[in-house]
Amino acid sequence: MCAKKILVVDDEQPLVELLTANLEREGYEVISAGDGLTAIELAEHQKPDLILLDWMLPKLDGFEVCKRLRPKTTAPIIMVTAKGEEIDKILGLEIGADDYITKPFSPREVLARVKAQLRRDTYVNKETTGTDNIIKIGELEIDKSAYQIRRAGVDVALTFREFQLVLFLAENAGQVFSREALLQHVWGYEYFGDVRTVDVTVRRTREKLEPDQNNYRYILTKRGVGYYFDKSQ
Amino acid sequence: MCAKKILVVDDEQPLVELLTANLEREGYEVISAGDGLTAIELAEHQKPDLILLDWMLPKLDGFEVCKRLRPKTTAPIIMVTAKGEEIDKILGLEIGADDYITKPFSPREVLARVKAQLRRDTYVNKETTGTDNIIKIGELEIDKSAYQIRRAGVDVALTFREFQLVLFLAENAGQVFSREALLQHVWGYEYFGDVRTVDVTVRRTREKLEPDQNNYRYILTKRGVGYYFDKSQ
DNA sequence: TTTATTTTCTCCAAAAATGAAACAAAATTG
DNA sequence: CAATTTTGTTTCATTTTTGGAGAAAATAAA
Repeated sequence: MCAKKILVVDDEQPLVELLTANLEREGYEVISAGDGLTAIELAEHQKPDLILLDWMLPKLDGFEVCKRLRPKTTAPIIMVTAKGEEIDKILGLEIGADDYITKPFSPREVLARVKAQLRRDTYVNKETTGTDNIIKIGELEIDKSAYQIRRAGVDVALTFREFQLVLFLAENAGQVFSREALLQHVWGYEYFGDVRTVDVTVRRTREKLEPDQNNYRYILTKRGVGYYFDKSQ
Repeated sequence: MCAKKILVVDDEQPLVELLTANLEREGYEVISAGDGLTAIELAEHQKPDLILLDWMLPKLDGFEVCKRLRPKTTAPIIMVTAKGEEIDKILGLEIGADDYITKPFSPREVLARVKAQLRRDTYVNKETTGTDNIIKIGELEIDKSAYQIRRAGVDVALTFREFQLVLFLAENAGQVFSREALLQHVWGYEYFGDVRTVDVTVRRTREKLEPDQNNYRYILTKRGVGYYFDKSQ
């Protein structure tokens, strides 16, 4: 899993520190800005996954910052406000914040809301499986919504990573991928590991997937390059 | 479950965009119209599952659009109005809108109401069809109107959440859902809590529902992904 | 055939996911 | 408003998966 980056915008230094400490303790990467202009700049260049934005800011207030940010980023914005401020406006259409928290707040509450917003973000990706949920290649069926592969109608028990590997290769059948490329696509962009990991996962997958261990049909090796899924299957 | 289609009718382009973005982020399919006539046309041909309709519109105002739409579609209509407009008329018989939202509103609020209406929609449909109120899967009977589950004819005493969980999974049997997705669908849009809550509820449900605690039949785990209802039941 | 390179295999340790249980908070009911 | 039930959180234990290192095997080249 990758560390989500959170931009904290507030002019009160102690508050920023408190939030930073709490967020970092939960494994988030935190960047911060003390005023609106810096916030916009940071948001553009650092591309945070979520923005915690104070309402009262020097130079450019939260309202303005939010309005300018909205067209530039899809990251959820949580406004931090004092009680009594016009909450309906904050969440209103003009601004487009995703949520708000009123001061004083507990760190736990902030964390809960941050988590919930980030969750919502990832949620869509996992489920928009759409119509075409089963890929068929020869006698292989890859069911994307059941995370299940069948060969000749029989379930093949793969782990999550193994499944992802087969899915990726099968969706790009015929194309050879280097180990580095597979690490990128199957493991994720910020994965720093040994390329040998790919070999091991390929072997384990073959063990479960291939009917004939001496004559592989699905995941083939392109010596000196990498692996690919046999298109003719 | 296919993506619900929502028709957004408003003449302010930025507003439409904001709503579209938010709705799509929740997995809905969005179509839009900028005036009343287009709205009616779209509603007829695209058959949306829900209509978000602004009060002030060029060519044909929301009042008229709603009145003409009502006989043609059973989709819930949510009126978008400025504060101070005659709300009782909007919901009244003459127009027949199902709900209303006053400007300015938060995206969250809109999503909440959309969701609520769609939920009621499916509920009403399932009820008016009468017969189909009991889902049978193997020796399991899920009685949606009695909020009651029977296994082999014997009542299983589940709490509301547990019931909702089983119902949702059973209605989408075979499809694996991440904990995040389950929080969204079973707990609701504004739930701020830990994903592990799902684990605990699953465990409690299994305790009551499953006949064999060492060999689950209904709610199964897909390691690394989430939970699903066994299709073969 | 021999050598060098690449791939595969095996084992072990680390990390992650899940399950279970205990506890706390919140909601419901009488 | 007190008691009960439901729901959510946290912690700990267990299981499963994953990653890494090096030996063995296979392949290509000399």
